[in-house]
Amino acid sequence: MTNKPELLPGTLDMLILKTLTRAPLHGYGIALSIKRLSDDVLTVEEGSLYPALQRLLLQGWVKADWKMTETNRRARFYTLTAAGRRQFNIELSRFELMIGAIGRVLRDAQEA
Amino acid sequence: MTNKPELLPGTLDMLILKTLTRAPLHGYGIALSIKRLSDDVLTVEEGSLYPALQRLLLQGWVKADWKMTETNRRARFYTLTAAGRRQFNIELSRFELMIGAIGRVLRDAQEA
DNA sequence: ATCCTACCCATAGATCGTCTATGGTTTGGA
DNA sequence: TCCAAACCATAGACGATCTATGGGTAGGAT
Repeated sequence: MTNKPELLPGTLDMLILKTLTRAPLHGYGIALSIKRLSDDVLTVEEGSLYPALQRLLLQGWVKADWKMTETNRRARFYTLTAAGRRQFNIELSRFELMIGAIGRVLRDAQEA
Repeated sequence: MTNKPELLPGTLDMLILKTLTRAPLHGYGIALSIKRLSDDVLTVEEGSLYPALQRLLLQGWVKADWKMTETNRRARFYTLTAAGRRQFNIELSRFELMIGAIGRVLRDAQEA
């Protein structure tokens, strides 16, 4: 029933790239990081996350290596590439442009 | 090629409802209003707009009447219903919650 | 007269991104 | 021995937007 999306569509790639600007991380960790930083408002479902990571890999924006985690498990660590960093900046600019524009529409006062 | 969306997906209904909180308006006028207030950043394609208006009608969030415009043309004027006003507030709250959450992820400083 | 542009409505089909649902493995603690 | 948490991944459904079309009318310009 109460079926609200857990994300704003179109922002997932940006959020993942942003997360990876801090340090390489595996999928599960990326999802956790976004969830925690957003105070549980944003939830990245696994069915959204892994396809997104595949897209980013294909585009060459991240690369992946299997390593061991601190909890002693095998996991794919994703690392941002130079192109990925550029892409993040592009998506961030675009997002801010959009948000600003939406804000102007929402705040629009009654004019004469 | 350079194929960027003209909107943030998921925000169109909110923008339409917001536009109608000011006064009843026809489809063409709604699109123009959003475009102008956003300084041409947001462009509502007709193929997005009219299906959206149908959705809003079906949900009972707007109603429509054929009238003459100031430019002497027949047009369907959409009016916000009480339920539509409530829906706008819901969508606005949700949007602001999301934006705040995304902002926290984006602004996140490197912690120890 | 005729043409052109701005004003208006609407739908079908493609596309894209996210969600639901599913299925699997491994570690470590109860 | 069992279970939860930590991990990966895909298929298919779904929803929203875009592209591409197709129409129609008023009014000014040529």
